[in-house]
Amino acid sequence: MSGQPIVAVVGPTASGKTGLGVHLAEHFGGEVVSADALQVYDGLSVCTARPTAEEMHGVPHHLVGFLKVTERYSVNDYCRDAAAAAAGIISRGKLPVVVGGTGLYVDSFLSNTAFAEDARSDEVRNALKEELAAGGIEPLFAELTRVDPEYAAKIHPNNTIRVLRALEIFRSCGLTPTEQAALSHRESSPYRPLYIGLGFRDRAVLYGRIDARVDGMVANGLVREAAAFYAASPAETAANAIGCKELKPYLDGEQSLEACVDSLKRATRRYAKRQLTWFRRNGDVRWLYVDDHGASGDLYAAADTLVSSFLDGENDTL
RNA sequence: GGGAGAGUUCCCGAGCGGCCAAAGGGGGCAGACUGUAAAUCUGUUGUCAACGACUUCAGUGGUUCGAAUCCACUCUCUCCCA
Repeated sequence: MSGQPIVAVVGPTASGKTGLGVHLAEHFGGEVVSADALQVYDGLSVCTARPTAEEMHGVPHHLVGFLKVTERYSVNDYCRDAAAAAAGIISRGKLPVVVGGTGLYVDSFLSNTAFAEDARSDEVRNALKEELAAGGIEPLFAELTRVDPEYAAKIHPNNTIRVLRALEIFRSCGLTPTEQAALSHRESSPYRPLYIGLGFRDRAVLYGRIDARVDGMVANGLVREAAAFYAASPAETAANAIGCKELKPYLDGEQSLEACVDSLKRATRRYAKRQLTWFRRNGDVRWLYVDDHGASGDLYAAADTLVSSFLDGENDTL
């Protein structure tokens, strides 16, 4: 039990992470570090449900809306930026509160994953794409099996993105994905995290909140935001934003707004489900069930209890 | 009132005598996950005491060794002429 205490609020979209994160930061003297792959972008405030100044209650928020949509971003960038943000917060004597739904980002940061700097290459990636277009996935998967049988056994040949990425790592830095993964955890994490997960006993309750949130986004100018987004020719990472992609057919005059909003709700529900799958497998998450708590004050009180005893435990070890 | 056609599993939609619990897609559910991760991929999806059994393809009744598939009537819907 050592390391910097950090509180991480995780859970599916529309579960109330933002509100809880701000509350904990206020209550325990903290600052929020967002862990959200799309909230990093400026110009996506509606579709990413970025906290408004009002919702922030004056609590500083880091890694939110600081990047142009034309810029590419990745876990590697996130780990670097989050570490810097956390260091700043700690130096101010405050508690970092990581709030976000991007499981890969949260876990990679908190476990101090180190990514090799030279394992990314547009040149190699483009070459791989050309090979894929010319010969299909089979020869590429065969190559991966030759180079790194252990990793190849873990991924499905249909998962083109992963196959290409694995070969990209190998061709650009000479390390196999298995080797690179081993190297990434040579240094233990400087953090001691408390994971608080927001869950729902009744999935329908979550889905109801998602539908309501999407309707609210549309009322708050989502269509205008999406139009401006596409006009700015976004980078491929930003273009993944749920809320813009689904509105594209409407913007292009191919589908009714109503049909697009339906598919947007569906996409959001599916995303929430994947988030749950991710966080559920993390045995360290202390789950608080939103539908167990009638009034939200009750939920916040339960979270306060968790954080208090977590921080007390820290003092005991000092 | 006359004519043409359609009703399939949660939805759309194939099937047109046996190889059909029924293609395919969607949705749901479960899962994977180290650089696109709000992405990408996998499995599963009638019921059960479940390597077998049982109930399904609008309803009822037939034909047949055997029907979602053929026949008759009934109900519902779409379209065309009135």
